[in-house]
Amino acid sequence: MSDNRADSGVRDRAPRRMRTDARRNIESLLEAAKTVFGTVGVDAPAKEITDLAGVGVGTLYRHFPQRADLIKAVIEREIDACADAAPALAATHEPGVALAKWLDRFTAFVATKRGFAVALHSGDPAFDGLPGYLLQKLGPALESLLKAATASGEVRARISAQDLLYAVAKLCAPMPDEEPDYGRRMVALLVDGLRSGEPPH
Amino acid sequence: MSDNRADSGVRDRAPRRMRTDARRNIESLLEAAKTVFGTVGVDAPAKEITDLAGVGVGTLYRHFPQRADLIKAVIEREIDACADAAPALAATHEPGVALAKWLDRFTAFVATKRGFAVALHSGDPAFDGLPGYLLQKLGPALESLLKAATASGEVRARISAQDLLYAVAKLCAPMPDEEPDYGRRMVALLVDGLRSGEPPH
DNA sequence: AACTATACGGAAAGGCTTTCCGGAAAAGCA
DNA sequence: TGCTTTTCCGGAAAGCCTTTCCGTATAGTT
Repeated sequence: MSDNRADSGVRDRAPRRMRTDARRNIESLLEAAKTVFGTVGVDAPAKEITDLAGVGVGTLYRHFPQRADLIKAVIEREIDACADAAPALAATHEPGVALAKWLDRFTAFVATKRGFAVALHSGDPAFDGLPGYLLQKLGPALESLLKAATASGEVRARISAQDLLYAVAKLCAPMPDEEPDYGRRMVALLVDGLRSGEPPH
Repeated sequence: MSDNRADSGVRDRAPRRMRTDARRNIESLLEAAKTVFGTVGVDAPAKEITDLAGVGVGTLYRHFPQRADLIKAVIEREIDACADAAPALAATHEPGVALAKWLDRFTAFVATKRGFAVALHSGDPAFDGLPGYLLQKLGPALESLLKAATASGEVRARISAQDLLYAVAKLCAPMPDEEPDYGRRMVALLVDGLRSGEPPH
């Protein structure tokens, strides 16, 4: 049996509450890492991040024992943000539009965050749980959008949420020297295929 | 023995031929690197490779000044092998079968060689030329197979060789924790779309 | 065989991640 | 509050890898 509580956090249950400065430092580190990864790249030296966060290296490595743990945490956080966007969109747009907008948001995430593609393909076991996490968080989000759009007749689902998620994630992973719109174009092809109407035969 | 130096009117950039031991060592290094990358991964220490090749580190770095250069060379070599497979297949199979078999070969290459995906997404400028190389080498190969299959009426092209190449390369890039056949399945979907007429069975 | 340009090997340099530990600060307790 | 305990911090140092350097060895030439 497993409790159905979201186990997103790594350190939820502790005999004593985490010290506030520790939590604050973790926050600073995640924020700094997100910034540095975005500007310099995921291969940026750790010192760059600790300097920006205003902490020592020791602090970083206490909370994220391996470099990969930091990267993973940053990515998971972005995945969470992506998931959180779904209900908001569903509440403010027609189902079909909400679906399209959310896929756009997801596409932007994958295309922009090169670190995501790097982590996914690095082969480092530390990242093994990432696809699962993505599926677990984003699968239901997409599923509900897809369901709503299907119910309203705007879309006919021909692909599972999981397959769609993976396919988009892969197609949008940035490649050097490719026209900037390639990923978007491919995804558009995929999404067009979902539109109700005649299948492409 | 003929002295083929000093061609009149043409400036020869290579004043002397490369020493045979040098060429032999380069060969050993490429072979060893291919093996080690395949077993340990592309992040394997250089020493592992030089030991297997039976040379010193200095030798490696003379021929491949940066680690990335070695990786690039190994990948280019595999791309070449893939390109070379096309004429052989075309000569021994029906056009449609040849196309399918070659795509299978290409899929295997992308799916098996994790180093390829890593390099492609690393963001290291050293790999910027790789997609171009792939296109240049494999584009014509696929193009001719596609053309032959189209001419024989077995396939109706709906996608350019370039787009197909990239799409397959991306879809097949291995992801952790995904069913081993995911990439193949996605590609099959794509290829079925190319078949003229009704879907099989 | 002698000579010279090339290439070799491995030690050392340089950089980045990760470990370690003495000191500082927060939380718990009277 | 003042004191004790526990947790956390910072940066120096260790460890591992890539990359450089240079004296030595050798293929190719005459």
